[in-house]
Amino acid sequence: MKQEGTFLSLGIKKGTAMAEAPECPDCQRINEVLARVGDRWSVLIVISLSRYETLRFNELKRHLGISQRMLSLTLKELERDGLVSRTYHAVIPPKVEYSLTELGKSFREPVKVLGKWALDNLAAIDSARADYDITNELAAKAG
Amino acid sequence: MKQEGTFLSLGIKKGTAMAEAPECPDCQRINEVLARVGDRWSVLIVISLSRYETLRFNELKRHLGISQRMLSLTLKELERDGLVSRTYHAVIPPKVEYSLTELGKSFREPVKVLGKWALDNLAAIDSARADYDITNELAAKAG
DNA sequence: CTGCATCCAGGCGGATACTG
DNA sequence: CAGTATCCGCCTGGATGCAG
Repeated sequence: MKQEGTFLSLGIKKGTAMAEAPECPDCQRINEVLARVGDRWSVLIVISLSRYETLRFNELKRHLGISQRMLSLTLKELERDGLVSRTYHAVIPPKVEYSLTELGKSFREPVKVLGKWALDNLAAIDSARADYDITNELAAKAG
Repeated sequence: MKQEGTFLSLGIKKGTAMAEAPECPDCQRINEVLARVGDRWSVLIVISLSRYETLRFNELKRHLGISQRMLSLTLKELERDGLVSRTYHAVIPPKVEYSLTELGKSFREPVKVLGKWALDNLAAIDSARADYDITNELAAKAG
């Protein structure tokens, strides 16, 4: 895989708000912030657009393996949030192009950092999981 | 709010796998990777532990406003993934302490970068939303 | 081609009650 | 205190059908 385009996929549940008054006000802020651009498909779309500059609806769809429904919903959200710009060409058949705004482009950097960590540490996590699972299975048998 | 402790909250849906063969193999990787440590509560817990070093079960619970259920589930996952270490003290009443492993600590940096972006651009996103919504409402009235 | 509307399964996540 | 188990609502997200 290419390392130039490193990325990640976050994804906050937009529907679930935090409890009203946790002792960690910062955490509320964090949730609020990333509820905007932190869902699964948003990040993937930004990634794709950052690599291809401009993509049409079905190009994105094929590229990501996303359903029309989620693509449509997510693109609308991204456009609303000012990360993606939508250009409609009144031709037949219709042609709509999506690309990143400046705000959207600025999002690539943090995404890359987090993606790099994720990729770098995937093996460690897998290893830790394997150990944990083995220990657990043994404990289950012994118990 | 404090800017020293900047953070974020990602959150991948663990249950939903991507389509089998999208044209973007990287994206599959990304999903796989962050499905491990990218969910909503995991990040919040890592953030809390990074600031307090060690926290007990109910301390985390109060701090984050998280339910016992999700805290229990998420901590177990984080321990399994090697990000969090659990120390059980056989006293009465029971006492369990959670803290970050080295792997967990390494996760703080990317989290901080993404959190910083989120905080820096929250205003811009809000602004874009407001514009979008106003335009939409006007269009609806005009339509 | 580019969507929107609907239906439906599955998972997230809170509330509650109960155990050690 | 530190969990586990159960119930249940809500949202995500795919599949399908239809419209412009």
